[in-house]
Amino acid sequence: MAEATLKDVARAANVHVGTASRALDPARSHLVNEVTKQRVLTAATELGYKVNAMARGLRKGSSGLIGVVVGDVGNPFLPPILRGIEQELGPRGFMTVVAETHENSDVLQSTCEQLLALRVDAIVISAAHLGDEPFVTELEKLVPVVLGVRRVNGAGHHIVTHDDVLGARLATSHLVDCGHRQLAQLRGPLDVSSFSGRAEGFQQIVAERGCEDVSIDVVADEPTTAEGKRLAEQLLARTRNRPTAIFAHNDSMAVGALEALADVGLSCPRDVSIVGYNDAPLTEHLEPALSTVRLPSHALGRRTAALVLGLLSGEAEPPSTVQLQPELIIRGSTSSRVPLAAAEPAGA
Amino acid sequence: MAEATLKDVARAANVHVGTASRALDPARSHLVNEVTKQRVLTAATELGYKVNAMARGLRKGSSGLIGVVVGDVGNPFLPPILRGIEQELGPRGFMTVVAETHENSDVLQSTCEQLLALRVDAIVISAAHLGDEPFVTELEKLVPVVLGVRRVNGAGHHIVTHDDVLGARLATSHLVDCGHRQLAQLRGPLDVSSFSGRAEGFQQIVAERGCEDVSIDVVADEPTTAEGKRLAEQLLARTRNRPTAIFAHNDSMAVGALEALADVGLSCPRDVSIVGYNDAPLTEHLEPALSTVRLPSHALGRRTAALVLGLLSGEAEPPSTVQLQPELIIRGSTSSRVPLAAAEPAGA
DNA sequence: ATGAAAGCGCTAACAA
DNA sequence: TTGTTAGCGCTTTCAT
Repeated sequence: MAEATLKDVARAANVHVGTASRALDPARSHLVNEVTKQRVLTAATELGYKVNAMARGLRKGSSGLIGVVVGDVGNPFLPPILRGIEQELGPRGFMTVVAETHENSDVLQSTCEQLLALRVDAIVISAAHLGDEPFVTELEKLVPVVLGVRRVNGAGHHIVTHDDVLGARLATSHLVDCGHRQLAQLRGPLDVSSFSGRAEGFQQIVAERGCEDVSIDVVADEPTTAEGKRLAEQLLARTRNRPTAIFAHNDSMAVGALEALADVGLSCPRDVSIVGYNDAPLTEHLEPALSTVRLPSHALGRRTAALVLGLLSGEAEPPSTVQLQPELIIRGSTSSRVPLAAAEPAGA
Repeated sequence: MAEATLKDVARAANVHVGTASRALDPARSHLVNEVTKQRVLTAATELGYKVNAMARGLRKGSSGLIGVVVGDVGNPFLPPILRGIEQELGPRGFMTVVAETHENSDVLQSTCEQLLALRVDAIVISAAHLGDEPFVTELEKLVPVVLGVRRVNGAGHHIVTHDDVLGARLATSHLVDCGHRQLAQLRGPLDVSSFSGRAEGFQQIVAERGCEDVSIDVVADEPTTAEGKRLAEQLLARTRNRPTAIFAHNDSMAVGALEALADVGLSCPRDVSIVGYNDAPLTEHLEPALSTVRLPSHALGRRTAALVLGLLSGEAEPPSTVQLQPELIIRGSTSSRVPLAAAEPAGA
């Protein structure tokens, strides 16, 4: 199991380590005689030589590792983002180290410490909560940081996200266009920029279009199906101010709302229309198929990686916010049919 | 951005690096005077000292990194596995490096090379295809390897998986118990042990229970919804030998089958029953809710990590196969109603 | 209990 | 074109 070292290769090729090192590095191999080079390459292959990334990193002062900190790999929008990041970074010789925080700020911090110990060349954080701003600001003094998907408060950061306010506006407008006047939103934790942005977009449209916001004040602790259901149940239990349309901050909660509806014998979209967010797998196969907002996840990953590369290139990148556009996907869970409970006083 | 080194800490604490090193290592800090130790600890904190993992790894000859190679992070059974692995490994001071292969054996190999260059202490592979056996065997000579979820041919490996044959037997038995006699399976790529195991389990039950296997010979190139639909369409287009029950090798294909059914105006489970595999998110919210087989993903991750730890402990672990049990989840997509097309000659 | 020094494997600056 | 050497930051053995 003892790995061959450069010294072994050099000995086998009958050259000195310096030469072997040069021959093996594409960027410098032109400095070495073609014949010698072949000899080294052959020896390396025969010995199964693999450069020791730790030794190299130690010497070069850079590890070639990029840390990626996410909240939860199970989150449906993450895989395409991770893929996008890797697609951009891999060919440049970087490797990504993915770590999860489970939405816990303490874990975020200790994870970043670990990544710092590894001497990652940059850190991508897509697990930020709004309150993590001070920490992020500190971190930025130690290593290039890019915030993916979620922002933190304050300026001066490098951010690649998509427009949550717009996404919510799209979704809510669609609901209003369908003729709904009493709307409610199912909110995710507002200390996450994605959800606070969505909340804002929803409220903007409700105000602009002169509709009524009948949301309950409660915010889901976790934006899960169970929570969405619980919240929706409260909404539906009302005798007045019952919404005819619901905007859920993500698909899981939308599914919960769907369940709550079915439980009390109401139909979607006939009685209540529902829009989700994220376009998670299988949402299009639900009954009814879920109208939702789709993030440009893959592009988001690539842009994030591109920004990392920019920061690493040495040229001073000024703080910036890249904001991609989400897309409304209209499916079966929204319709313009005016529901019974909301019928105007004088029959339509 | 220049990180503090141990030398800096030593200087600040007015001791020599060796002492600083000892003071900072919980395992050796008892060798150092309590007062000195506090002085070092304080200095370290003030300077924001973080050990350089590359330097330490280089010196110690081990990186504290565990490579985890997966096919596709988007695969629904993976997140719980990754979580299980991390839960077991994290507290032991290991960090995991996750890499994707996109089901490509060449990528698997180059990924492992990269991990070897990083000098990971062990590699977990859950992206193996049956044909990767020679490569895995070579790899095992260089680094401890644990195969998670998927096996490869041959003996001598360390494997933690679940019983695909049993899972398929459970699913198929359930279908037969429901009264079905003409069954078909939707196969995933048979060069993956999960799918070949499921294929085998299905065939065993069909034979044991004297049923008819009316599967088509084709195997899905990729086990996706689109492929599942395509395969199911062929099945349903038949005028004779049309199955009354379908066992899909995963939930995606099952959903495809559901779609195909709807497209030709057939109903599930009235006309055709369907069972999937994996219990992916949202499958329980489909219409009908999908009967499926659930892997003990989280436990699988923990056991995998435990085995890694075992291999790392130095005591020679003999090759072994840990096989956890899957669980059949019966929901709405399977029923005992004998479908029209399969009604016995003489009316019920 | 602490200091001194070697060396992990590699790259880069300098010499020849 | 190739050889030589210092040193990246750390742990560890051997002195003291």
